[in-house]
Amino acid sequence: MCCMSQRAPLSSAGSRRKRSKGDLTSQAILDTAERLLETKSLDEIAVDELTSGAGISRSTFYFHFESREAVLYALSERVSEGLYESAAMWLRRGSEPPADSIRRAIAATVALWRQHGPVLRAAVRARDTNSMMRDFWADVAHRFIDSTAQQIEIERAAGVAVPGPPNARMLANVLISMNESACYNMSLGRKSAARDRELVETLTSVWLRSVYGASD
Amino acid sequence: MCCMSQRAPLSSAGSRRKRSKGDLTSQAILDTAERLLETKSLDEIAVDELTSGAGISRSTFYFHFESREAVLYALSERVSEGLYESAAMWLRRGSEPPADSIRRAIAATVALWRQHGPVLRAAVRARDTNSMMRDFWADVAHRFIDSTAQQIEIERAAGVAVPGPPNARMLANVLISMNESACYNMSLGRKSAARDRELVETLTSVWLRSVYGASD
DNA sequence: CTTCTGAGTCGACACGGTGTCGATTACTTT
DNA sequence: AAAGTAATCGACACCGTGTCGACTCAGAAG
Repeated sequence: MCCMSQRAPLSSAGSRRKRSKGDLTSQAILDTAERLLETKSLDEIAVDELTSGAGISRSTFYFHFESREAVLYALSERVSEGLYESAAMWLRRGSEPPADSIRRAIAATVALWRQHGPVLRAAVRARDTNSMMRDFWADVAHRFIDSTAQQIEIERAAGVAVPGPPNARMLANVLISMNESACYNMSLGRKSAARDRELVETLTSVWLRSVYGASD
Repeated sequence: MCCMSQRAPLSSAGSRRKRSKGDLTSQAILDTAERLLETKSLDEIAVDELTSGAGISRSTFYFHFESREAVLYALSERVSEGLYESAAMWLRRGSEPPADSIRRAIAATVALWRQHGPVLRAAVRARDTNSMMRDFWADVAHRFIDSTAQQIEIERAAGVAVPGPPNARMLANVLISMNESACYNMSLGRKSAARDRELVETLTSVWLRSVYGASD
């Protein structure tokens, strides 16, 4: 039912030694996948493209991963930690003004999408055909929306944010959706620091006006 | 290069008579496709599912359509007109307050996604693997963003909307992205009039606060 | 009424990708 | 050096695609 990369750890950090050849080829498959995702979608990538890139035969692939999707799952996990970090930036802000912490969090998200756009795009796309990826994103979204909604309610209770409606949870939901789809689209275009900065400013502005009612 | 449903008209309105059998089967394929999209994604649908649903053999499919994607394109065109209508609602508002025209436009969009969610979702998904669909959406997005940005600038010039930054075009872009992805997600869930209404209110609120700075 | 034409249909085929299995080889461990 | 487990491979059966040439059949032309 559940299934993940089936070869549980494949840790790079952690255990000393025991770089047991298998880990090396798993790693090679992952690297090849990440490289290929820069030019093709996941289901345009054939298994033998993954394995020939790693110097092994096609059938050996199935020793390391259950499916193409399992590879994507493993790649996504490498990246998702970064997502959580950037999300945490808004929360637990000190006496810093909201504008700064929100801008920092959004800038971090945009940067992450710039860096791992292909993987994140593939992960998003796989969400509605693959149950493993659906669960993965459901978990990510749950944490994001929960903590954002909670933060909105705190700010409202403190009289800093404008009160509802809209309901805090749904507001959090649409704002996070907005960020995701804006980042998705951004990562499709050619890299441009100026446009990225403008995107960060635009998203920040929408967040500030929607939650606090002010443009800082 | 370009290619569409290859059998150009397949019009239902227009020509009297000449319901030339071929049009009937094309239509049957389209109907079957729309029905199947309610439960599967486009590339999970095999050609013989489409044709057996229409009572013909698999190979006959290729007489009527060039590919599965061409079927989706034909389906999308049936729906896109509705999109344009709802977009036009904000523009050319009379003396009506912005809150009302924006709410009406968003409500129409949400309703359209409720009605044709499966097709629209498939069309969105096909966007980044199929060039025909990419061009189709590029055209839709272009019209939407252009006219929205233009409207924002008009309202700013009139002193009704808060001035930039953010740049009107990019603001339009992220707001429209937000609407699309919110509708996409909404159409995945079970139909609920209450939730739909709440979504409309939330999106409207974000638009109003982002563009006009007020919740009306 | 026949004949011709082309729109519409079909079965057969070659191709390419998937996933599995049993056999084989390469490392470790004692 | 022997034993066992980790990793690899080729072969195979399966499934979906797209193409091709042959067939059918309705309606226009004679």
